[in-house]
Amino acid sequence: MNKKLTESLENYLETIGMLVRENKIARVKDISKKLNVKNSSVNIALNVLADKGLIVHEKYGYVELTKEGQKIADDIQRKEDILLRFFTEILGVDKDIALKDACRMEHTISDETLAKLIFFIGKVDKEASFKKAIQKNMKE
Amino acid sequence: MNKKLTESLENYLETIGMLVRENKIARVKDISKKLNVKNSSVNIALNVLADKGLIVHEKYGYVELTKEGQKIADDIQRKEDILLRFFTEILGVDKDIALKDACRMEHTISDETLAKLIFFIGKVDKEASFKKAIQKNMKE
DNA sequence: TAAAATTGTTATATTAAACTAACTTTAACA
DNA sequence: TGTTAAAGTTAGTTTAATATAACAATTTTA
Repeated sequence: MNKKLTESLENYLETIGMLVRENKIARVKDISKKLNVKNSSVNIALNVLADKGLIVHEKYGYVELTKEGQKIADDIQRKEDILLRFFTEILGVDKDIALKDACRMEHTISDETLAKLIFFIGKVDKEASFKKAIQKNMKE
Repeated sequence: MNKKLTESLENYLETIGMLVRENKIARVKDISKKLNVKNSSVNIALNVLADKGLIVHEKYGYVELTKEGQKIADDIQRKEDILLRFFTEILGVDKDIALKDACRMEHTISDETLAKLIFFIGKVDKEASFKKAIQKNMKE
């Protein structure tokens, strides 16, 4: 039924999700600005996403996520968040670089690896001694 | 001078590097088999890589990496190795899945994040107490 | 509220990466 | 050593993602 989306389409969905969260609405212009592409490119992508039942887009109107589209957008956002936290909080990578990496890797990390990463971060949060061991060893 | 390669071209270079390491030589057929593409696709990619000065390929002959091509191939292989080690040794991800993830992420990880990951793994290797903390917390 | 500016759409082109099909070269071997 | 099989190449097609340019709709504002 739902074949895997391309990285590009995932990015469109994620961006629409972000815009709706931030501004309540998402317009073609907002999407093109966020993704650094032209309106015409956005339009084509929106048609594809609409065909797949992941968004609703009335001509000249706002863009909305369907329930299924929202689920995918949330899923990608969650992957980005986990990767970002790992890079910044555990590895100590600079925020901007970490975000760029997360934004690319969020499309390729497997569910299994993601689950392990979540487990890892969760442990660091919960176990003070573990957190300390990381802080001690990762400093400088 | 050397613009960033596409993921596809990086994969061709990496594969050629692997084949030369394993078999001394790399042929079109070997490459197409490893990458699950057709010979014709390999040929096109080889022409592009040759144009960029990253390989040498005489018609109907073997494929060889130039010094520059070898450097890039090694670089990608190194990224894969680090990611694979992190996924398997630290996170405890299944080998096959870890390898698939590494093979995709090796094209997107930044030098900065890679460096931090190398530092992290190095510390785990060197510091017995750190290694123990991870083993203890990541078990089950 | 009409003209101008902005936003959105459509048609068409380009680039990258793959494919199939047809053809050529090289290698194997009978 | 001449056929056949395997490997390699070329030409042309497809798909995805972008772009530009021309046009249409909507919004702003004088």
